[in-house]
Amino acid sequence: MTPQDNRDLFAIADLAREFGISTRAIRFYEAKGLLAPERVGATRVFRRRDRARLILILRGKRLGFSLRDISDYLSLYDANRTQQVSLLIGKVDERLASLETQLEDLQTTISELKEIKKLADDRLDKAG
DNA sequence: ATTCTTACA
DNA sequence: TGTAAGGA
Repeated sequence: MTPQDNRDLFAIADLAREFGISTRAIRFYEAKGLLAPERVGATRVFRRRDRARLILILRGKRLGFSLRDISDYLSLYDANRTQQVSLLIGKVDERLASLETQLEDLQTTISELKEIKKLADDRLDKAG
C-alpha cells in the first residue's frame, strides 16, 4: 500500500503459501528454535531475516539434514561466520559419506535383484 | 476468517 | 507434522 512499506513483513500464512508448507510446520520450526519471529500480541510477525532462515531450513531439509543439524548451523548465523563454515563443511562431509554408503547399499541390492531376476527368467525359459 | 496453544497420533 | 479442540 504505502510506497516503501511492509514488503519485509510476513504473516505465517504468507510464508506457508510461498513455500508450500503448512503453518504447523513453521510453528514447529519455531518450537525447535530454528525460527524466532517477532510477536505483535500473540501473533507471529516474520521479517526478511526470518524468511531467509526459513529458506535455509527448507534447503537443509531437502538435502537430508536433520532439524538439529540445521539448528546448529543457524545458531552461528550471527556471530561465528568462520565457525559456521567449518560446521557446514563437517556436516556436508558427513552427509556425503552417508549418501555414498546408501548408494553402495542400493547398488548391492540392485545387483542381487537383477541376479534373482536372471535366474528366475532362466527357469521360465526352460519350463515354459 | 485467521491465528494461537495444547495434546495426541 | 496432521488434526482436533477451545479461545481471542
